[in-house]
Amino acid sequence: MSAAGPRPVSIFDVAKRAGVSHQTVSRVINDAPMVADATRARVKAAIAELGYRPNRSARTLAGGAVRSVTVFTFDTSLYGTAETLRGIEDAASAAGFTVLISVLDPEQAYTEGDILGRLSHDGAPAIVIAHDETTTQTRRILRKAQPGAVVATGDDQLAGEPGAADWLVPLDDRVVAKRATKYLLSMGHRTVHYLAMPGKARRQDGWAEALAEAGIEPPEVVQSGWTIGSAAEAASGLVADTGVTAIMCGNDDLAFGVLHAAHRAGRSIPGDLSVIGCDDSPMAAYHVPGLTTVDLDFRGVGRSAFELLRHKLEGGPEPRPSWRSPELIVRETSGPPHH
Amino acid sequence: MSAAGPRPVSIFDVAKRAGVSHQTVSRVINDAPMVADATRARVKAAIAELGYRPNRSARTLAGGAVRSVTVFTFDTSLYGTAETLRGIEDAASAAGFTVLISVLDPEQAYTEGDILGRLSHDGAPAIVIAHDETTTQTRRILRKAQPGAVVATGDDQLAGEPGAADWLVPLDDRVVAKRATKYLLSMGHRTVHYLAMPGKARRQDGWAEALAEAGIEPPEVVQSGWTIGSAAEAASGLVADTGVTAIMCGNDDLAFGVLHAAHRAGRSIPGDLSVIGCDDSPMAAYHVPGLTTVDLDFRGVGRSAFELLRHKLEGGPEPRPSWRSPELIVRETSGPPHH
DNA sequence: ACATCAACCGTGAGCGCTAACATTTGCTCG
DNA sequence: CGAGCAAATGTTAGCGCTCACGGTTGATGT
Repeated sequence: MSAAGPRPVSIFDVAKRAGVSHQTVSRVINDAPMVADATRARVKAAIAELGYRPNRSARTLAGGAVRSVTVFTFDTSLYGTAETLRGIEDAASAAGFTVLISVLDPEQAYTEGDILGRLSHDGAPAIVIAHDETTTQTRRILRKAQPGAVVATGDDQLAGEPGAADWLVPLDDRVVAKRATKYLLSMGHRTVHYLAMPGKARRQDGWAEALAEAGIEPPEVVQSGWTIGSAAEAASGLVADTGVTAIMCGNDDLAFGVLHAAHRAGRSIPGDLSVIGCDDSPMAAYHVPGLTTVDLDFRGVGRSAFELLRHKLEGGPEPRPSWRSPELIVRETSGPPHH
Repeated sequence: MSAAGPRPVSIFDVAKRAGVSHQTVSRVINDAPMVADATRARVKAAIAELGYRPNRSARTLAGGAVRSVTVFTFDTSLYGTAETLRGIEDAASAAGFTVLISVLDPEQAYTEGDILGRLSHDGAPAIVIAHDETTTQTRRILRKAQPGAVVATGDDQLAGEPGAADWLVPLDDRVVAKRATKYLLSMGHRTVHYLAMPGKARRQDGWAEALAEAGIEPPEVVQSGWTIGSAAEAASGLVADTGVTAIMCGNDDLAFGVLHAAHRAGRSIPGDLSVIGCDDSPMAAYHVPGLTTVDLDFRGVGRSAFELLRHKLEGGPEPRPSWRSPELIVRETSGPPHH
């Protein structure tokens, strides 16, 4: 149907060429023991001469070890998800795994069939990058259907999901946002406003918690879209209000939008207004003024997620967590309030 | 090996349940004709009751129509590639295709075997996002091995690659950079410096061409890495030199780095120095000052690449190109030179 | 009434590979 | 020197699906 040319070389062609059975070839390409060195060499030579490459579909169909991961995410171009994906890729390709991606639309409600149907086959290994409702729901569906072959990044926001340590690589958004908010409060701000990304996210909870612990009634949350532009627009009211002295944003992009709006409104940063982001995207350090934000090691999280998945699949030693913990990075968009 | 539980439901289970042969079920799930409406309904009911989902590996192995694309790219977190990937995804998932990604290391030289071995099977459809040497080489390998199942984005830089229209979705980096450089020249700059991304890219050629046509000897190109930070560092000499009045950058990120360096060096933008980027990434419009750049419709290119691939695979009407053409967007980082 | 022909549906084979088992070979040891 | 055993290799049966056929029906034409 697609490529022309003669039928591609199969395991049998190699076997004939090397004068062995196809099973011996199979053993060689799978690095199985019980093959004499001489035979192994002969088979490898035949493979090289013929340019043989195993067919992955046949392999998975025949029930061999699975060598692919499906990654579920909701937007590959956001900094956080892109970096996590990148971490997964790095680890996966080093381990000889293929990465498949399945992009979910955050606006849409998916049924169990929708999600499972995106897998290449029943029980296919998957990683869910979960930071919003759609992906969290996806994670729940997958874990229910095939608990042994799913891990996720995100935080443990759901009661009734026991033993999370076995399958979750946590990046606790709630704690991160809480810490950032507390920092702002410690600078002397009376309150901190919050610019939220779409969907009910955990960061918002952390912000609210920090205020609650300080005995402050949380001001109304301002909703933004995912883009810088939508943030600039959404924050136009906030920046016009001289009573507002500190804004915490769902992520760095939103913070850049706020900064832009503040600039247009003629407010000085951080004299009139402190702005704080989240993610420490590459731009944060090079923006003028430098954006105060929280460094999140998404790439490390992605890598760890893959390692954990592989551990569940193939056993072996328990991988220990290896991502940097979140760290508040104070730059130039935050400071004590003006008085 | 992975999921526990009973063996997943197969086409035979559905067949038995619906009281038909497995082949009839196959016809139904493939929307083939020659099935009575009543039968079709019965089969669909059985599918729903049993929660049957076809096994993709078995499908491709059995030689059915291929329903996946492998995307080759060299960095999923750069704006241009991320957006192109996004466009491919959008189109692919709308068409029921699975997207696989294969990330290439630009530092590494790949053999034919390396590249072909990343395909799920011989002749698997692929899209190459080619903007550097590694990916261009990958494109060449794939096109040679399986011309009927490969399309690429990038520009037609290689002589001896005939009939490019059949498989290339071009985004002519050379022309884009040339236009931007000419604009800078038209503002009165004596010359334009160039800050380059790693690898020999076409944008640099366009810049050189514009200067050549104006009879200007191109100044030495300054090399940068991919990150904003590396650009800031690489440009430190350039921004310190008051003789430099205009810098064209390989992409927006590099431009942000230059802007940062210029700010630190105390040069005013665009009074002392004009800076121009390329890509129109989301930040460009919201940076202060707004970055002059070229809008490139990567997402549209990705979408078109998929449509073209699908056309090659399944025939049907020739898809017509549907991406916006590049457009220079003048904002606040460019202007006439000071004197 | 009989051939004709569509429309519909079923049967068998095989895609390329691996798991499980069967078989052969080369040794060691009593 | 043959039992006994391990290492090395071969044989068989599928994985779940699609392709290429072959068969069965019922309506149609003459």
